[in-house]
Amino acid sequence: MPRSPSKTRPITIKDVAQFAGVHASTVSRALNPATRSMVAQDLAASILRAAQELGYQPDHLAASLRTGRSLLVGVLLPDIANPVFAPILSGITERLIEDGYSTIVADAGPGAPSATTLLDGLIAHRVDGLVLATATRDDALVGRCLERNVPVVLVNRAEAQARVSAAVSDDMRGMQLAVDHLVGLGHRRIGHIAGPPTLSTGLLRLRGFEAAIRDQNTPLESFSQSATAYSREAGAEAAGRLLTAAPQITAIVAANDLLALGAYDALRERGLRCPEDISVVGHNDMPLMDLVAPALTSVRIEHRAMGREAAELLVQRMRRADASTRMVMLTPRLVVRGSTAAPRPEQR
Amino acid sequence: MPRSPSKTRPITIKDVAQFAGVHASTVSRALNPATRSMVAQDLAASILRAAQELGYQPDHLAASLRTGRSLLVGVLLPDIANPVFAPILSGITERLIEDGYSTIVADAGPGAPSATTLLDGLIAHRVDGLVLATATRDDALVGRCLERNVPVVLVNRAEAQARVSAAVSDDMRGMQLAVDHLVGLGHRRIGHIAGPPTLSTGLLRLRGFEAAIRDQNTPLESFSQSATAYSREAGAEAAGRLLTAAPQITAIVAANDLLALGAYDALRERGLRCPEDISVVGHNDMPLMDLVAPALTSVRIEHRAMGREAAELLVQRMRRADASTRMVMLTPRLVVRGSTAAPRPEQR
DNA sequence: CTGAAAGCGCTTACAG
DNA sequence: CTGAAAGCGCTTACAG
Repeated sequence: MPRSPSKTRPITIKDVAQFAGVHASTVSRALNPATRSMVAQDLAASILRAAQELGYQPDHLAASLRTGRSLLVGVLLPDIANPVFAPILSGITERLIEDGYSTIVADAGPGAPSATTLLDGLIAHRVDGLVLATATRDDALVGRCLERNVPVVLVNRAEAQARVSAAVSDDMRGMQLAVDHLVGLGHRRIGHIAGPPTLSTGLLRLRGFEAAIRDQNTPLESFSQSATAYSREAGAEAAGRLLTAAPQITAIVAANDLLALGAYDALRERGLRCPEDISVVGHNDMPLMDLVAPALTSVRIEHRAMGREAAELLVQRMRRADASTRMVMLTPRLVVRGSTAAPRPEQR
Repeated sequence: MPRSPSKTRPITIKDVAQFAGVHASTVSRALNPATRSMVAQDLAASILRAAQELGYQPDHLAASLRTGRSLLVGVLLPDIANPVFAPILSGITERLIEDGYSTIVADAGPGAPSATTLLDGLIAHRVDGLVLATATRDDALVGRCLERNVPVVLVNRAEAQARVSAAVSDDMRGMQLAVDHLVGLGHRRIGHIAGPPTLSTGLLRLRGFEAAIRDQNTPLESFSQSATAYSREAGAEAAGRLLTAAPQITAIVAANDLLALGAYDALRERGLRCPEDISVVGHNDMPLMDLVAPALTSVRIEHRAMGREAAELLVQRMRRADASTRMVMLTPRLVVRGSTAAPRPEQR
C-alpha cells in the first residue's frame, strides 16, 4: 500500500479538501450522509473517493466539541464479575451501535473508585447519555445526572421515585412463579433469602414472596432472612441464618442465583441434600445454571432483551428531551430443573 | 443547593475565570495538578474554590482536541458473553483508571458489526490505546492499528508474529499440568478437544498437549479433534467426534472450560459417566466451575491479573512510543476437582 | 507569575 | 450548490 498515510499526522478534512480541490466545509457536507444532498452528486462522489484514497478517518472528538454530541454513552455496572451483567451490557451495546453510539463501561465493583467518581468521569467525557445498572431505591446518582441535565435510564434495578425511565424484570411476578411452583409440589413451609432491601430487586422480590404466600388458598408458613449482598458468600451466610431460625422449612426461594448457590453451600455444610431435604429456587437463570448440581430451578429473566430495552429508552430520551418517562417491565418465566421436588411425606 | 448551575449551559473555564477575576489560561493552569505550581498558591486556591462554587466540570473532549490525548482506551472483546472476559475486563479497567483512562468496550460477539468496523469506531473516538482480546494468530487488526500508529496490546490471545506486547497464559505449560495429572492417575489413552487453530490458545494448547504426551516416560495413545469455536455446543460436537474416532480413550483434556462443559453434554448423551468412564479436564477455571456436576478439574488462569498486565503494558507503550515489545506469560496452575479420577481397572 | 492569542478538527449559520 | 468565517472548550508556547 504505497498510499499509506504518513505515520505521524492523521489525515484531516482539510487534507481531503485540498486533495479534492474544494473547501473543507464542502468535504464535511459530502462526508456526512445527513448533509450529503447539499453537495452536487458528482462532487460528493469525488470527495468520497478522495477521502478513501487518503485513508481519511473522521475525528469524533472534534465533531463532538462542535456539535455538543459525543456519540458516547456511559454504562455504570455494580460489578462486572456478576455474570448477569454481561448479557445486559451486550444488549445495551447492540442497540446503541445501531444509532452510532459507542459505550464507555465503568465498573463500580470491588476495588473500584466510588460510583460518584466514576459517574463524574463519564460526564467529563461528555457522554450523551447514561445507563445505570447500579441504582439503589434511593439513588443519589440519578439526581446528579438530572442536575447536570444528562439523559439517564436505569436497567435491572429501579429507584423508588420513578424520576427516569427504567427497564426491569417484573420482580413480584417472578416470585409468584417461584412460590406457586413450590406450593404446587406440596411445600407448605417456605423460606426466602432476600436481597439487600436498598435495591429494588431485593425489596420487590421480598414483597413478591410475601404477596405470593398470602395469595395461596392453602395456609403457609413463611420465613425470610436478608443477605447483605448479591454474592454466593452472602447467600451461604443468610441461608445459614434461615435454617437456624426455621429448621422446619422444606424449600428456599432465593432472590437471585448467586444467593441460591450460596444456599447450596450452606446445605452441603449442614449435610442437607437438595432437593431431597430442601428445594431451592433461584432468580435470573444465569448462564450455566443448568449445569450446577443439582441443576437450578430459576426464574428466567431475558437480560439481553432488558439491556436492549434500556438502550431503546435512552435513545428515545436522547432524541427528545421531553420523551415520556416509562418503566418497561419484562415478564419472567420459571425454568424448572432438578433443585426442586416434592417434600418427603414425613416432612409434610 | 441554590448555587446549582443553570441547567442549560454547562459551566466552562471562562465562567470560572470571570468569577475568580483572572484569565482563562490561569484557571486552566490552576485546575491541572501538573501545572498548578505555575500559579501563585493563594490565587490557585481561590480559583479552586471558584470552580467548586460554580460546580465546574472539566470537558475532556475539548482538552483532548487540544492535547491530542483522549484519556480513552478501547477494548475489543470477541464475546462479552463468555465469562472469562469479565475478569479480564475488570483487571484492565482497574489498572487503567489508576492513570486516568476510561475504557470504551466494543463487543465483537454474535450479531455485532465486524471487528474491523468496531476498531475503526474506536479509532474515530481517538482512543489513546487499544487492548485486543480478539487476536487471531494472523491478525489484520494489529496491522491496522500499527498503520494508524495507535498503541495496541493483546490479551489472552497472542498473534504469531510478536509485533506488539501481549499478556497471555502459558498455554503449553497449562496442558502439561493437565496431562501430567491424568497420567499420574493412570490414564494412558487421552483425547484432546482443541480450540480453533487460528487462535493462539487453540494452537498452543494443542502443541502443549502433544508435547506433554511425548514427554511422558510411559508410552501413551493420544487423539485430538478441533472444535470450531470456544462454545459449549462446539465442544459437544467435537467431543462426539472424538469419542467416535477413539472410543478407547479414558480421559479428555479440553482446550477450555466451555468445551469441557460441551464434553459433559456429549458424555451424558452417550450414557457415559464422568469421571467413572471418562475423566475431563478444562482450561481457564471460569467462575462456577466448582459447582457444575461433576466439579470440573481445570487449569486455572488468573484472568484479572492478566487484564492488569495487559493494561500495564499498554500504559507503558502509551507513555513511551519506543517502549520495548514484551510478552508477559502468566503461569497457570491446576485445580483438581471431581471430574478426574483414576481409570477403572478394566479400562487400563 | 499572569495574560493574550493561536489552534486542535470539526460543523454550521451566513453569504453569495 | 459552494466558500469563508466563526466557534465549540480547552491548553500552551509566547510575551511581558
